[in-house]
Amino acid sequence: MGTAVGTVEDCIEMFEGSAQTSVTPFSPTNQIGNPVAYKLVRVSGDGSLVPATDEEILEVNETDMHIASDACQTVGDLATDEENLEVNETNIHIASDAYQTVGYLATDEENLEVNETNMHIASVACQTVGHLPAEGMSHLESSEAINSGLLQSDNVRPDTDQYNEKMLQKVEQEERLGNVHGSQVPSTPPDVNIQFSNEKKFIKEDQAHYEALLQEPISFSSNVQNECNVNQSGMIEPCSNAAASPKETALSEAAQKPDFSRVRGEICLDDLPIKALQETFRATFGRETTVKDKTWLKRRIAMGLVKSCDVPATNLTIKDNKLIGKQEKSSVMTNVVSKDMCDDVRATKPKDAPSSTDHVNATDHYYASEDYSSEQRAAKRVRKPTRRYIEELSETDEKQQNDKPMIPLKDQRSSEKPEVRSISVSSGKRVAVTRTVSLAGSEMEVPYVSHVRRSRPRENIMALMDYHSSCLEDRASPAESNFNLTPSQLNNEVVKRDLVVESASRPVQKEFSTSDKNNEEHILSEVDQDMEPEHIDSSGNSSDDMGLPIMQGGALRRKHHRAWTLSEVTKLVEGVSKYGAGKWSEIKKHSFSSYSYRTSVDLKDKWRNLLKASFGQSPSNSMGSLKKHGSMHIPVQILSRVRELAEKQSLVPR
DNA sequence: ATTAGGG
DNA sequence: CCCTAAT
Repeated sequence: MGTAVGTVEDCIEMFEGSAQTSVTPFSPTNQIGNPVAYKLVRVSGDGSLVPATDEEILEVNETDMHIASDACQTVGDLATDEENLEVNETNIHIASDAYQTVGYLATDEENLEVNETNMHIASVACQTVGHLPAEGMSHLESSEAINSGLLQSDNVRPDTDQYNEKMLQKVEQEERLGNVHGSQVPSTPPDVNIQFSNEKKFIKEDQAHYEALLQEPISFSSNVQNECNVNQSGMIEPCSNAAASPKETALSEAAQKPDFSRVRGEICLDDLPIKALQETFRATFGRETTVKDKTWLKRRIAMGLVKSCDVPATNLTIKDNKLIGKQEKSSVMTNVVSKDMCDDVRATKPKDAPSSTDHVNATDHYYASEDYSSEQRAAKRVRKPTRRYIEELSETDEKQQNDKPMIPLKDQRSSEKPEVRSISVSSGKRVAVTRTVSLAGSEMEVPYVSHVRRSRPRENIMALMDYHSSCLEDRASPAESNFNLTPSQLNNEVVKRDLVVESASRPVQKEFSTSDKNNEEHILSEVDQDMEPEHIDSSGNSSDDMGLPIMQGGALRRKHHRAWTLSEVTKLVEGVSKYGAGKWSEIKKHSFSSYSYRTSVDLKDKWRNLLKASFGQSPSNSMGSLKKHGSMHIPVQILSRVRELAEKQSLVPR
């Protein structure tokens, strides 16, 4: 079957196919406060969604990924380490009209690893927050990802010109998909606040600025004007202050092609028939719609007018006019930023609630989020840095992973929708998105990134380069030439080939080069020469082992398992013969310069195993061959060679 | 920073 | 493989 990955638009097209793979935005219904989660699924003929298999996921790595979403929050979370490498050649375009878009970019080495990634996050969000740790700014600014569009100016803000386009696109998509989640009202996850208070350092006096900042993207959007007025001085006039209804305001001020007569004046959306709603929709968005869903239409219209996803589902049944005009809550656009959360926070902080008025000002917000973030940080700090190993071994119950109590603010809402256990944790440096979601009944894991480094520290930059380029190789070969081979088939074939090559004595490795160019050539030639299997199974492993640490059997596999290939073993043996057992760093330097993932410790361990194997093998020759499953069958020659060397070493200990 | 060993 | 202790 073919595999297609693309925009949500493409997604639609895929419905026409029988069974294809697509990246489908998971839009939990009535989700509030949970970031949208993406999972890879296949749309089977009957329209049901089937979790993608490893291979499919792998294939996606090579594909351009366009994600359009109306999530309240879109978290562009760049994975780290291997995970990053896996998206090296992926172009990720996230077009989102999310209320908030948080682009999290890793720092340090992690940035290096996303070098090849083009990440465009075009957001029409009311608010776009770039999670930029102050300390990491310099790094971030040097990141291509940043340069390529995530951050465009001093203020992280969406390309306003694209707002309308995206919005319409999205609406269109929803229509075409029949994906009408009328009552979805995402809200803002906690960490947003943190980011605001901590990263942006908003202060009370800056309220105007703050609001202006938030408004800016909106006021710049052209077609879908909203209820907010921003005069030239930068002052903001919340629509609530406007005498006219939001709609009126928006429409009268907006010089647009859409026919606004339809939406002029007070209109109670609830009273309108579907047809009228459609008209209104057209007037608002300047385009026709075929959606019949009244709720959806109403919400959509409201959203269009408010230019925010913050159209509460619960209020949807209320007259939208009132909703917008009367309930100042939603009109206080600037503060809708997780207004719910603010409430929650304030609930715990009796004092500063401005009692009567609904005037949730930035001050409150600020304080609230400040405290909130403080708590977060505190919690974060408390966390023990390196209990990784223990966790790995004992994390049978990964659901409990929330090492941070994560502020029980989520209260009812979280309990209402446990499907998406998506948690954003901010330590001011990282954002981790996790979870297991259930869609269409099936449970599946959403790729999530631990804030813990998942691979061994890199030796140096060259090692990184090595890995990087080899990774590119990895991705290219299996995905293209061996497209329809199963991993096992691949392995077999490769191993066979490797055996052949194996017999020939291998030339000494080229010297470790400090030149990118040279090094790359080195890698390439190397790969070209013997088509090292590890390049292939490495990718295989990356999906098998890293992607799914927990097997069906329940037994968890090592996070970083890379099967040793014969050529590696050979290199190792040769290395030992040359430099002697124990000189692992030497061996690594000379014989494994192109295998950055093999550390000297790995070499040592492997050698230890080889010794065990070689000595345990001689008594009963059958042992090695009878071991049908698991480790590869090390050729007797090598084992004998190993024994030979071992004896030599023991006899002549330096 | 490397090695040796235990798990 | 991963972790730690000892060099």
